[in-house]
Amino acid sequence: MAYYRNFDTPPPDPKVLQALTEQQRQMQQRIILQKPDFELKLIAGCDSSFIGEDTILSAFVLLSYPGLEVLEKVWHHGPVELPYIPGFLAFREAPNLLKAYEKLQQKPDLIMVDGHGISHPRRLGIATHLGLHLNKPTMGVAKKVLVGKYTEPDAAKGSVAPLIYKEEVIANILRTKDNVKPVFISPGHLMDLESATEIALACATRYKLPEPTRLADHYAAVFKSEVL
DNA sequence: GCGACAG
DNA sequence: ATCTTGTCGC
Repeated sequence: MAYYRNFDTPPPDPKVLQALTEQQRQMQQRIILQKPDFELKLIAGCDSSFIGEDTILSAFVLLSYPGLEVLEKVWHHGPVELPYIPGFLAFREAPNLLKAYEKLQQKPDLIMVDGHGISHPRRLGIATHLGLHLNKPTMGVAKKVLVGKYTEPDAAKGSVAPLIYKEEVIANILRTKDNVKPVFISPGHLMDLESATEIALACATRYKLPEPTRLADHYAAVFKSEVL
C-alpha cells in the first residue's frame, strides 16, 4: 500500500502564466493534460458491497465516454482484513478492488471511485490510493463529507460549491440532479478538481450518482445476489 | 471534554 | 456498508 500523495496543481504565477503557450498553460493547470495524447474514451466505475461480516465483493464497470455504454463488468470477492475506520477506508477496500480491476480485459483512461480522493485528512482517500497503485487518473465521488466545511450549492443540477479544509479547496460539492442531495467530487490522482467536476457532471444522466459509480453500485449488488 | 466521522 | 416501513413528490 502506498503512502505517498499526489499534490494538486498549485496556483501558477499569473506573470509567468502569461508568457506560456496555450498548451503549456493547460499543462500547468491540468495534470490530466500533461500526457499530450490523453483522451478520455474509456471510463470505469467501481464499488464494493459486503457479504456478511468478513467478505467483500468489488465490482468494476467499464463504459465508453462520452457515450456511457457499458462495455464490461467484472467482480471479485474475498476476505476483508480490517474493520471500517473513518480515514482508513482504502486499507479495507482497495486490495479487493485491485483484484477486480485486474479482470478487466480493457483498461480505462480514468477511474471513478466511490469515496473521496484528496478530500481526506491526509489527502489520501481511497480514490487517491487506487490511482497511486495503478498509476492512473482517478477521481472520487462521495455521498457524505469526511472533512471540511461547506455550504450547499443551489438546488439546480450543475450547481457547485467548494469544500474547504484548512484554507484549501479540496473538493467540489456538485448537484447532479435537481432538488436532490449533492455529491462530493474530488481529484484522486493525476488530475485536477475542475476536470473531475466536469466529468462527473457529464456522467450525470437522470440519477444522483454519475453513471460509472451508479452502475458499479448496481452490479455489485447484482453479483452479490448471484453469489448468495 | 464534546462532536464528527468516506464505505 | 447493512438492517428496514412507510411515505413524500415528480
